[in-house]
Amino acid sequence: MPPTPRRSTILEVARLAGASKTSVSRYFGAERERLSPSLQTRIAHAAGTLGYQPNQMARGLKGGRSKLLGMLVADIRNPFSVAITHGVEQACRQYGFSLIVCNTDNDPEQERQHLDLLGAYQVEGLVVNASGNPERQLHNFISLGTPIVLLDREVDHVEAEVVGLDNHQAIDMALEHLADQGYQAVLYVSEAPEQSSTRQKRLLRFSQTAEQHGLNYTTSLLTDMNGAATLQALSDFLTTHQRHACAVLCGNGNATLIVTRLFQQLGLPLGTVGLMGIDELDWCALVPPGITTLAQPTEAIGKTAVQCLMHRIEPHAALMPKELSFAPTLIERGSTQR
Amino acid sequence: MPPTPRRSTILEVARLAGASKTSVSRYFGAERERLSPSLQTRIAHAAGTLGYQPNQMARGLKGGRSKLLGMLVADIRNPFSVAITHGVEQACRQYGFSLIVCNTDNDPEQERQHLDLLGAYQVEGLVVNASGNPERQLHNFISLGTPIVLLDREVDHVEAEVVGLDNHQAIDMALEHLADQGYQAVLYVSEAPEQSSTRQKRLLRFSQTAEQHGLNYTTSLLTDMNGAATLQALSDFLTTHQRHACAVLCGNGNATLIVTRLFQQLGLPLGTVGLMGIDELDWCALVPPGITTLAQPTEAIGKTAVQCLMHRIEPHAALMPKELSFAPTLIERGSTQR
DNA sequence: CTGTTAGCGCGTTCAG
DNA sequence: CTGAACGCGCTAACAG
Repeated sequence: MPPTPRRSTILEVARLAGASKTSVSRYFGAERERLSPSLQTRIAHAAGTLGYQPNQMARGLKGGRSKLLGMLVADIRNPFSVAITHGVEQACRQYGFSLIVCNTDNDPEQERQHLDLLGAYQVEGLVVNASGNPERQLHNFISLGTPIVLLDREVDHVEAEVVGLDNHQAIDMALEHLADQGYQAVLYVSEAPEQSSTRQKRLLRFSQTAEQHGLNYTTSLLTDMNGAATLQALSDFLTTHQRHACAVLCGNGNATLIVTRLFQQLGLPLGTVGLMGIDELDWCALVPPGITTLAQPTEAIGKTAVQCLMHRIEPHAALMPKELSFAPTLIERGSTQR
Repeated sequence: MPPTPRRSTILEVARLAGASKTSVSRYFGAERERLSPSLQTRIAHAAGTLGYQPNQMARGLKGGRSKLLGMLVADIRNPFSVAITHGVEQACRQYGFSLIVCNTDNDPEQERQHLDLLGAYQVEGLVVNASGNPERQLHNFISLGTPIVLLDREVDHVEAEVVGLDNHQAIDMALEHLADQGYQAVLYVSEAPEQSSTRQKRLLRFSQTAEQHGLNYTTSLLTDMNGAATLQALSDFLTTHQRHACAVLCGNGNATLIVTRLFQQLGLPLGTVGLMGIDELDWCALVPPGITTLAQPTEAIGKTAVQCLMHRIEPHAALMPKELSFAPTLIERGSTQR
């Protein structure tokens, strides 16, 4: 076998099958039916022996159809993001598209670079879980006719479907549950809200409605990975509300992780001091007596995002999903049992 | 703005800059220096106003260089895989390549399809964390001159670098630690080893060397997600070795998760009955008194895999890594403290 | 230093 | 139902 036996081309298949390029092209395209049975078998055979595979690059060049979708993920190491990515990927496959996943590590610069790349590869649609505010580049895609869907986070001045959790409902459900369980004071812990519309919405909703649930409340922002500032906020909170039944509500999975560590550092008994988090994680059931969470329907969110895109790419293949905003599911565990 | 204002082409830039296609091509290629400063600015300006971006598809078509790497991941929802993927991605970026990540969900059929796809997109290299035994297709890539590197799992009859943990060392370290801590009997819990050379190696090594560490031992394979069979095995094990200090060693992160649940179901006191796992997870520190683990250097593994590939794609850009087999790090916690 | 020419592999006319 | 010819956007020779 030669060192680099070039990938075989459509022409070689055609020759070996005693047919023309066009016929082979049709065979691999959407018009296989229109070829005579005899030709079909000849081509199939030839392609088989040569191990031929149409070159997507060349294909895309001609029709402008890359059959590629791009996805921007702010933090791939977040299990929640992974779960959604998984849904997105499944859906892509289903529609016959491939997916280029780009992780930005919450860095706007990487985000810019990745968007350029995705453009260069002619993706036909974009699922964006933004890190910064790449409105400039997103508009670029839009004006080129490339559909975009926003995942979990909005981007200023970019009009596109936003698929994700119903944040108001989530906060409301959490507050209701905590109130029901008899907690009287709640501390809301969130990661820095600047870069994420979702964090902002949850935080705001919390501040606006905690009172209506008859709860005293405070908020604290996580500044570093250790939550040093929040440790302080937490002790202060507990001191201030000594006479109340206290609980902490975590704005997302990462907050839950950090706060759980804090609880252990302070030796707080889970439940007596309530703990609840948005995002369900593998281990929430494992930390005794179990951490109560609000689970997001991640697969559905991912699938829906792709469906939005497909609806605009191939309107006949997918209809516009009716719901873009999803309700969480309450998973009750011991950490909110007094 | 027109509905689909085609992405501008090299020709348009050339015209607007009053230059030729070639010069523009050179400007965006590796020969920018060789253009006169005046031409450079003209092109830069023209490209800027047109928002021009070279089309990678067309580029790849010509030179056969797609600047794309492919990665096959057996299970993207496994945090360990994610961590490695993250390393791979970072390294790609560093070498100016993009990455198409394909998750196979441990399904050989999906694996086949994804390999075809990656071929169709002309990836220049492949990082493979295999689900099945796609030797046929991998050989195809190899004979086409596309370098391959195997991640964590070997594939029968495919000769390629295998990057991953030093499994023997890992098992030895675990056994040594358990013996040191005074445990006398160890149960090894592994996921089904059929599809994974790594699981086989660990299992085998365990069976072969547990005795040398003066330990009684048994093994159990996880059959379903609940570990029903292992629950039985675990009670049997504890009954049999009532008079011994018992411990369980988990072959990977998922096993640790399941076994931890089992411990809770049985009300086993962590530490009194030892528990240790290969793979470090977010929550291992959180389940009191903390679960002892052997952490893999995931970022390093990912980076090394890419480096192998790059060494064969652009020998001048990367040298062959010296070490392909990595040592784990012992993270000692309460679960192995009697 | 710069422009001209010829394809890369394929899909798509448009005749037969 | 089939085949010949053209061009997608770009880079690699090869002039000048």
